[in-house]
Amino acid sequence: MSVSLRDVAKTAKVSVGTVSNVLNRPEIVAEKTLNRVRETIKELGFVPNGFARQLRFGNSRTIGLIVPDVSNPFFTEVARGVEDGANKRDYAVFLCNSDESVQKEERYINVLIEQQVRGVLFSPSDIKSNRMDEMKGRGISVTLLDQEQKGNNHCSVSVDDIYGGRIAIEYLSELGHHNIAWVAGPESIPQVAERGIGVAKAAKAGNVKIETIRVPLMNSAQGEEAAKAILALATLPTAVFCANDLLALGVMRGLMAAKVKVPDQISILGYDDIKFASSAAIPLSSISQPAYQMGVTAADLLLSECEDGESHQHQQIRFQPQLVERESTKKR
Amino acid sequence: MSVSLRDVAKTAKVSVGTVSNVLNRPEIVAEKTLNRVRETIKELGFVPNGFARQLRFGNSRTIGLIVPDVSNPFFTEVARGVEDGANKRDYAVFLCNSDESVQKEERYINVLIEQQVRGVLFSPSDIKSNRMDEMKGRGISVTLLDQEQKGNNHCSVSVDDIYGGRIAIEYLSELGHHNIAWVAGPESIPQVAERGIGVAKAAKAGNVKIETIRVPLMNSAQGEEAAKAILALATLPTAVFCANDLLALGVMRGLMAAKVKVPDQISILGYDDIKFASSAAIPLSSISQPAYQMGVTAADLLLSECEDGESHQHQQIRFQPQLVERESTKKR
DNA sequence: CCATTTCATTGAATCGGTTCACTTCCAATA
DNA sequence: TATTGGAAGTGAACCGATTCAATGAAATGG
Repeated sequence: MSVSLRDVAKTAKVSVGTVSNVLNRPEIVAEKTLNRVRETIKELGFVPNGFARQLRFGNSRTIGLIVPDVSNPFFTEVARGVEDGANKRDYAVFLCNSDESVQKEERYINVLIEQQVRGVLFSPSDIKSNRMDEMKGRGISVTLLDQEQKGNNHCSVSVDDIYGGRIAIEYLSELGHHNIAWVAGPESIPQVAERGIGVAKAAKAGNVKIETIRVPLMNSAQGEEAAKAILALATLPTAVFCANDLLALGVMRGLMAAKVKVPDQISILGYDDIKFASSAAIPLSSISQPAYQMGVTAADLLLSECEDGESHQHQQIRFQPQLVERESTKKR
Repeated sequence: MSVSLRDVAKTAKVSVGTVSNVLNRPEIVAEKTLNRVRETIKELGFVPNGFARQLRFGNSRTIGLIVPDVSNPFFTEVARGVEDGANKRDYAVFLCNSDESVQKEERYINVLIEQQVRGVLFSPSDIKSNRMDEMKGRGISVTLLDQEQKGNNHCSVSVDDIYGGRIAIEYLSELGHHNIAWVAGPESIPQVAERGIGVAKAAKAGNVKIETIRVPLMNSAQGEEAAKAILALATLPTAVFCANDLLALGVMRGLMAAKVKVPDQISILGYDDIKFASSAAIPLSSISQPAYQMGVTAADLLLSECEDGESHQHQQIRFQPQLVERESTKKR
């Protein structure tokens, strides 16, 4: 069915080695032979079989990207960054969506090992360092994404969420808010926990009173629930800081439904700065993470590791989140 | 470095053929041997090398998915569907983001050919049937996504956008709206053009007056521009139908900023029913496309084609969009 | 004119999983 | 006891590109 290197060799009356050389080291082949072989290749429409090459080399030009949820705009942006970063170096990306299920995660890791990817960018829903070390042992480099690596076995690209929580409260405090509701997701999510630490720190330093409202999931429906909880508080806060933008959008809707004026009566601040933050009813102020840039950086880091080999030094890169001021926050 | 089938064979003191049989036809292996080999596999952490198998078979267990924009929630949902559909049959998916650039599209097609994917799901920004036929010639099946295939060379999965446009206007008309603004994207996008045809048809049948407002891009910023244009109309329409939800969200914001009450003064209807439609300031009514289901179906169709071979009959599947009523539309 | 170097080309071995013709072995039947 | 049958297991050959030691041929030098 498909034309093999051997067919080309036979037709051009040279050895298989020569054809291979024409493809990979044309400078060592005599010009006359070179032209003849090249013509034959074109004539027969020969395209080298990637498997055979990769079987020989033991590795491919693909990487895997495992994220907990592609439908979260934050990860979509990260994925775009990874893709562009990988493309620049001529690598292709397998995008795997773990849906926060450890089982799916496991399955994908197996697929990626089977596909002999060169490396994996991993944003684990649960820290499974055993699988990570296993991949390492199989010669597959791993870079942690959106989670800092404590040891020094892998590279990592993450965001300083403690800092993010801190600047959020500092900003609101500067606007004159001293009674703030903190709508937090599950403590088990490391990012949430860190943001909480930043919140607590800044609150202590700035003499701000924090009322924590914890919700089990970080979507907008839970945000509406949180709004009810806020309205039921003994003293109404003048500002709300949410663990992500989806929550913030829900809170906004909940408060507006209860005729609370945003931001006049209550300011709302989100986290992630997703695309839709700016197209909310009241454009949402948010703590922005450089999602795209993180993706590019992670791909770069991973592929450097793949290509440097032994000499590679693991790096932990932390990005600083940034405040993006829109219309949902206001001076008191 | 990595454990091969031969290593397993040696450790378990059986032949390579037996190990292969344990993996692929366990029913012909004696139970005692089966258990021993399986234990050894687990012990050594053996994972078969996909290349070698694929080299032998001549094809892989991967498919490609080329979409114009992963950050569009519609395509994200489609991608999830494709992923799940492919996983069910034990295939992995290469997700490629063409960013509506023909050049990137070409590059990705080359990568997919080199990776010897089994098939490709393609949502082209421009109809490039030559590349599609080329893939076909190389033994790679192609299924068109979100675009109907006119000939009968490939399968396709799409949505009846004419119908979608029609039911949108019919619904608004039933609510008592007879003066409607139609906020359309570029006519060059086939989906937009078809929705427009449906709009025109329904308008004629229902004696509805349509004011078309055309914008160059389909995002929320352009929606705000459209809102200005609507407010500048000689007679204010009582409803607005937008070519997608991002536009609708922008229009909503623009109108609300101008103190227009939604839906009391003007109803707004979107298209796509993206996740964020329900978390808008006023939850957005929208024409819903079964994005996830489309993805699953497309994957199924493609993989049937791959596995049936000669006997395969090309199919053109059209989904019917559906109205989702929320709070942004109201009886007049 | 022979020795040595340079340059071009060759083809068998290799990567690892699958296949299949072949061998063993044991029990059942004649 | 001899024959047959079937189940279980074996291992060389294969897929196709790459590599490298070996070979051959031409060019250079003494």
